[in-house]
Amino acid sequence: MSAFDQLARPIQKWIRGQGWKELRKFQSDAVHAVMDASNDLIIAAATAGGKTEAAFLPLISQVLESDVAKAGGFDLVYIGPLKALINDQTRRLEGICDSIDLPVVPWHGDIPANIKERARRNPRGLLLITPESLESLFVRRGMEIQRLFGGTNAVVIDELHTLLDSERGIQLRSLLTRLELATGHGIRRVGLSATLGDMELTKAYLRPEDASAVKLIKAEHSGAELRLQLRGYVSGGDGDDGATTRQIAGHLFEKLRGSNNLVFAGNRQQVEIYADRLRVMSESAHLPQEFFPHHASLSKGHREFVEDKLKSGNPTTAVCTSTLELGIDIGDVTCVAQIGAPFSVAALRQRLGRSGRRAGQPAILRQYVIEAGLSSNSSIADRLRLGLVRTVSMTELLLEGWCEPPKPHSLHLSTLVHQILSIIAERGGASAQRLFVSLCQRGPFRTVDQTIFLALLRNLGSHDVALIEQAPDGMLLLGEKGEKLVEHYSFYAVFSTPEEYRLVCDGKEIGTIPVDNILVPGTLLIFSGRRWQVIELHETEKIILVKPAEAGIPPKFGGDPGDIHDCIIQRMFMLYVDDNIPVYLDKTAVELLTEARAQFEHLGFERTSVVETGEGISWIATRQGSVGNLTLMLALQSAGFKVQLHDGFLEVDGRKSELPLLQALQNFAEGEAVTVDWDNANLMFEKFHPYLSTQLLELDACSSRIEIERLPQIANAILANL
DNA sequence: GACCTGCTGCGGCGTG
Repeated sequence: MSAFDQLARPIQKWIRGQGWKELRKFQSDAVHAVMDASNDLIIAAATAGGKTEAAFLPLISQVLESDVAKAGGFDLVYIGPLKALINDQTRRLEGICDSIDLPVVPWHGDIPANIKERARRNPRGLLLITPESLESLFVRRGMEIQRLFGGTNAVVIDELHTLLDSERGIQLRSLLTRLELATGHGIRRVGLSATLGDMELTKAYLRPEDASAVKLIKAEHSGAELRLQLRGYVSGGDGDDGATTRQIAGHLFEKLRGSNNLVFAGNRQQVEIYADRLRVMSESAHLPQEFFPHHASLSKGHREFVEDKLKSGNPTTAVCTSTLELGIDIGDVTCVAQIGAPFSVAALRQRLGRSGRRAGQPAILRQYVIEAGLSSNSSIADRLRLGLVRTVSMTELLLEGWCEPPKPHSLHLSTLVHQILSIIAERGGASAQRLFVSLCQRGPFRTVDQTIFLALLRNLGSHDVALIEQAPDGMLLLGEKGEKLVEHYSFYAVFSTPEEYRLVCDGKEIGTIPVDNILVPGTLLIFSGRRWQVIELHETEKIILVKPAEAGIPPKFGGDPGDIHDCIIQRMFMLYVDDNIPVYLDKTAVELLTEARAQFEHLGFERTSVVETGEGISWIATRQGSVGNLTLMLALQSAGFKVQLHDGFLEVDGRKSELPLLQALQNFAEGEAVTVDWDNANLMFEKFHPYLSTQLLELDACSSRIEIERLPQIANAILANL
């Protein structure tokens, strides 16, 4: 039977109404997979490739044709990582469900309470919900889970790659297990994504206990043409990047004007700088404004204005951060520009997927890299052109179709604390045994063994922490502090957010900035693509009043250090000793790459991994990504060295250490125990870390950011190449 | 050396 014939009548009618001649190959495959068996599925296809329909046309058909007495509740559940995405998908699915008696219910923080209340009283049809809102249902309506989801056929997880091994992804996977435990039956899982690395690992993430049964449906490559350019720029080298910024802005202005584009500028401060330059250029040329900034600190109103403008058909370029990376509907984009080296190939691929979506149109990626002009006392980091070489490395990996796989070893203890509190709240109390089974044996925390789990429970129940307490019968209950935490609405999200000021002009909020910016009345600011002067500060309300001004500098937004995968660094080292010049480099980029290779050889890294670059100062070519590099750095610091991190290299100052560097490396290679100075290692980076003991924090860090057990291997590899 | 994501229940007030 053809895929079309397998679908329910109303769905066939909808397809004809759309004017589709036929289903795409992967959509037909998905229809067969859903209708013929009950396996979990991963549907991998390009952005806007019709994944939503591929999953929902057959799933809705099944709901319509099932004549089994329903257990009640929502028939299908869709999980989306963004409110905007849920709103988009609600509209699309309402189109399909228009003629059939199946409600489509969006459920997130912006949905009015009365709509949620009505859906809760009469749960049926399609529920579209965020992980956090689902969490809130478990915490506040624990006793109703069976009634709400007892008859649910499948859970569809959109943008699966963002909900994979992030803290948020672990939370969602825990909620899915808890859903199955509470309803007493398995619920089919369907993951949708355009950007997945290792498919076997991804399957194991979707269904840990039965990864081999997860079926993969992949769209063939669209075959769209890819146009690629990497432009190199050399700055003054004395810290004045103004001229280079103007050059890049000038090139963007010339090439992007008149069409729709996305410029990923790297961070919020750079977004403000480039948006300001481009606005000034438009104004002095007496041209209508086409360039607008877009990032998370800007007010919702301003962001929606830019998104609407992109959809409107008038030429618009958004200068943005990763806010415009995910699948919300912003219409067709001609070109994607990337300023500076990105942090992951996955993000680069996701960004590139934003352009060339219309048939016959090429995908266009323009990359801009700035390197410092060299002088006799330039640093090794500048000489090696690390930014340019990393960008080339990542572009090569992108072209080969590689992207970062999930990290399966992490313990995720912060999120485990959250889920322990959530289950206790859901059920009004839980035994240690039940928590361990739900979370560590059947749930996603499978790398947490019984010893660690008990240590964690004891820590949470200790006098200082007091999040939980034990009743005389052994049941674990929320302690006073735990209850307070769980009762507040800020509990539902597992990620933390910094404190911020709100910027207000004439009673209207224009956005937020972190509280660690030093601002006094009179300070001039660039923000939201405009210039402002601070009039008043209200410390307690965290409000800053501003008025328009003629000049200013952008605020600092801060951020976490990046996480670079080993494969990217290994490819960088291959590039240093290769002669091949990639065709997508412009003249300056070719010169910079050639220079980098000459310096690599001149410094001696072709022959040895350790080069002495000054009195007591050495550069080690570790050839490691951030995890390996950080591990070796902490070990060297514990031996009295001062260390600085670079991509694939460490800069080591041995003037204050007792041991010679090579002897220290030899000790590491022989497996000598290392006493890391954990107190100075800043181990609290997740929301529930403040409730963990130093020992548990160490364990958590060693499972994700550091790998102490790999130290001998890292040191040996360096010593083998001297 | 970075980015992003999310959020309930209820009390008080104004309006029809």
